[in-house]
Amino acid sequence: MTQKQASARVRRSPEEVRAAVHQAVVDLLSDPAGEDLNIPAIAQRAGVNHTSVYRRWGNLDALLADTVTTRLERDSPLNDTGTLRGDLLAWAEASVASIRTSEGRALVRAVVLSMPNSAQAQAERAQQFQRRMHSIEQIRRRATARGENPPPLEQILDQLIAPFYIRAIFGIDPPDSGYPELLVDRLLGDGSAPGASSASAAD
Amino acid sequence: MTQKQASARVRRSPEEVRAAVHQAVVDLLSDPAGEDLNIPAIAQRAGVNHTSVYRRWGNLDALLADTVTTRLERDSPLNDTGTLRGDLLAWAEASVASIRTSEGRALVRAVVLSMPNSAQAQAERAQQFQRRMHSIEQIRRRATARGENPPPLEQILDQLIAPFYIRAIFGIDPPDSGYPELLVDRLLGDGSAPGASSASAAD
DNA sequence: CCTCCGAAGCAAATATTTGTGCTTACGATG
DNA sequence: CATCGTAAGCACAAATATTTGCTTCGGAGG
Repeated sequence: MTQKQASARVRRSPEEVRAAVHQAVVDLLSDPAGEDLNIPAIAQRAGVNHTSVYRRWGNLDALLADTVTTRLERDSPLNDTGTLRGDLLAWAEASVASIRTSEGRALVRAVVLSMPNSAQAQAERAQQFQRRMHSIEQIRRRATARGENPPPLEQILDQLIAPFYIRAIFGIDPPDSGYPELLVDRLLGDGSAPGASSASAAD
Repeated sequence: MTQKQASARVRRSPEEVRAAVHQAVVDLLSDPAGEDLNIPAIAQRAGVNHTSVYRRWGNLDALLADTVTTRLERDSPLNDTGTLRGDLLAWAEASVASIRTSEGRALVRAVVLSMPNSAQAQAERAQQFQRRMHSIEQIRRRATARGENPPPLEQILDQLIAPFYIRAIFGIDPPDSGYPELLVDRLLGDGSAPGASSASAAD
């Protein structure tokens, strides 16, 4: 005994490794200790050999992007509430709840951190960002199908998504109560949407 | 000769070094090539020995924070236009113009990148962020002194600053024309401020 | 049950980043 | 004009991150 303990080397399946590494990324990002994020640290926390991480993802940006994509897809359940306001409210409430957790904020931070500087990649990222907002677009589409007149995507970006992101990034807590309603209210009551009653659709 | 060429070693003054390093940070951040930002690269680009950078700033976060603070202070001229709307519009126009340049976007990115993950530092950063918004607070104060009723800071954050930041971060270009007016219009016309005529102050 | 392929683990080499001791230039002060 | 403190530059050392060659496990297909 004491010689090799070959049995101690437990090898995990690719899926397990992937999940463990993703979790380690989120853990480290949301760790209050605030060490800087790098591949050896991630691998160690995941209990995975660092070479496995290098070989699979290549660099930190790719790993972050993969983590973010996977998690966000996993955590975006689309409820159809029957009205535009209800859908937006559900979205806003889920988002606000998310950024109240350190893990949720970490994910948003990871989105930003994984964005490279290059002009070309920046353009690609802008597209990816739009793609990531497909839940919002679906809400708009459903509303249009119902005869409602949803605000344009850019307005939703400015009035609903932007406040959510900036608070996540800078760690500014949203107001305690009524914040989702406030944002949705502003969005619908102000500009191009006939907020009050949903019936006055154009024909 | 040919032995040492001691004369080739030009030493620059601390001020020059500081400026050169700051410029190198911004250059690298906005470089379309998109290499990753680190101290050796910055030092090389600035034509400065990397030890000078390590000794003066210690780490990348501190350097980024210093660069951002210096540049933002340098580039925030406060015009007093005489009205709340005018002041906000001037601020928004300057900001939008800024994020149309790659250097301006780089600065915003640097703000985010220099933010450490730790919970404690996160709280500090939130404060620093507020401090950095003192130009907005001054605008509010002047408006109050005039008898105008400016929106609360949080609302300005959500409706004016957040859209500006998110577009800078994700590289989403603002609409070609009228964007500053649009944002200010929404901000003043909608919520707690009696937008149309400035006279109906509470007493 | 055997063989083969893909991926994880290990160890060691390489590259890169970070830190240190010392020297030297510049400017301030007397 | 001499001297003294500060900060930049250089060379080298230490720490850390990245890459590579090889071995070994586990599952898929025969």
